[in-house]
Amino acid sequence: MTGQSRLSWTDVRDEIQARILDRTYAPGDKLPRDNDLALGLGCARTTVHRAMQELSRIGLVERKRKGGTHVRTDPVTRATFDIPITRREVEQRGSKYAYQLISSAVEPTPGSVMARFGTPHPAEVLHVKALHLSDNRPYIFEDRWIDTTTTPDILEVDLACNSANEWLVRNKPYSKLDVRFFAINAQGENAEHLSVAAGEALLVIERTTWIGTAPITTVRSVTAPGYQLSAQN
Amino acid sequence: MTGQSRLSWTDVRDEIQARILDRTYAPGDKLPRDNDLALGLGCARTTVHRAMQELSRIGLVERKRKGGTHVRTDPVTRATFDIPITRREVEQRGSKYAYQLISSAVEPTPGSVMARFGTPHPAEVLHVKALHLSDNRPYIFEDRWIDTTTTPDILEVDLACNSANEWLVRNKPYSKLDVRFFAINAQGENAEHLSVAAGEALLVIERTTWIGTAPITTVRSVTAPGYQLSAQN
DNA sequence: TAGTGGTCTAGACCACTTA
DNA sequence: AAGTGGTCTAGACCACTAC
Repeated sequence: MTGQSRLSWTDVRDEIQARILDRTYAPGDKLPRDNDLALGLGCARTTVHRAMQELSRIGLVERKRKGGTHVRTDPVTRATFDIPITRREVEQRGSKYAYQLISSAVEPTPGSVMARFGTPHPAEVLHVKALHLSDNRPYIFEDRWIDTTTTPDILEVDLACNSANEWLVRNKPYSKLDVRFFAINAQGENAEHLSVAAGEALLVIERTTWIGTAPITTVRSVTAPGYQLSAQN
Repeated sequence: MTGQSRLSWTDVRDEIQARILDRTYAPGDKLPRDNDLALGLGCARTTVHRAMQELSRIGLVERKRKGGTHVRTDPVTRATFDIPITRREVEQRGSKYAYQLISSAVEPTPGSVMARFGTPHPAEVLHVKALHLSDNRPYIFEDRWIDTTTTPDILEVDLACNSANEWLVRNKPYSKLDVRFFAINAQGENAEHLSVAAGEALLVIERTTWIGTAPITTVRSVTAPGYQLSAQN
């Protein structure tokens, strides 16, 4: 931003991306070798490499040793979503956040949860249902299962005051994550807790986390009508 | 994989991530300086830096000049979704893909589309409706608007044979993307084309792309019941 | 087997930011 | 003002793979 004399790798990334966008390098084309690009741009090969690494990660180009770098012909649309802690999400919009524990009980693991965890072994799990509110209106109904083998501490937590969501996020880092989005029709407890008519279309976010191969928690967050998830890249 | 003697930056990344997961470095903790870590691990500072850059990108740590590196206390759940070309998605599942053009016409830009594009200027747009099928069953109903100022070539394309989706992906790289997910109740043409009962909950993927600030296309993809989007990290 | 990307190192200097 | 991350460079060697 201050008129550097040297090119940073982000500059190089942007320059090459620009050339791809304006078709200087068209889809399928082979790009010059890193070395030649570096020469042409007046920087070190390392710098070009770092830029290329990024373009490759994004999916714009494909790199192969000896094969060189090619502009991808069928770029996938890749979008990164941040799923924040619900309290934050609400508060950042300037709304008032509230949380209600609905139920909490240790139960044997149902088959559906075992399937999500991907473990054949039934374990003791804590089943927690809770409601997140925004400006006193139902916002997200959360149906969560927590593996008490992996996370025995959760049994000591007063879930009436602390959302399991937040406690886990702060205390149980995970190494593997699975996220799914889909739509369901409101019915039964979903409709009841979210105070919507049965049949209403609701977006569901289902998340499961593991540490190593050991399951931590799986949660189904049923959002209020109108809820959107968005990402900008 | 071949028992290198030297540490690669991915090794360093994994090592530090492991330390964070096992609480050697707990949330909120300050990590050693890059230099010290490098010394301890027996590699160059550059290598540690590259690893840290990645952990920072993922959202596991936060770095500040002079402030040092800290383990984030409230990690966001971050998931990257690849939204493939529909044909690919279907074929990769081993199903038969088919495509039907429903309508295609140049129309003045409706307000809703201008809002999505974020442009105050009405432009000429091509309005395309199409249906993607998987094993002869409706899969995705796509309602698309293409800016003919940015993309005049689209008018020459035979959309009865080629899906606008694919043509655009192959021929119109974008520099900016907006993606939204939400749920709607099937009704009207959505219900009709997808052959579902009115009221059924459907997942909608809405995508808008720009090149620079110029809009290219915006598309609302209404998916068949049961459709899921998933990501694993 | 030669060419190309992948990575490391060591040293240097810059830029931000907090103490 | 000093400390810490951010980045560049130049050179070296490695590893994969297309030719």
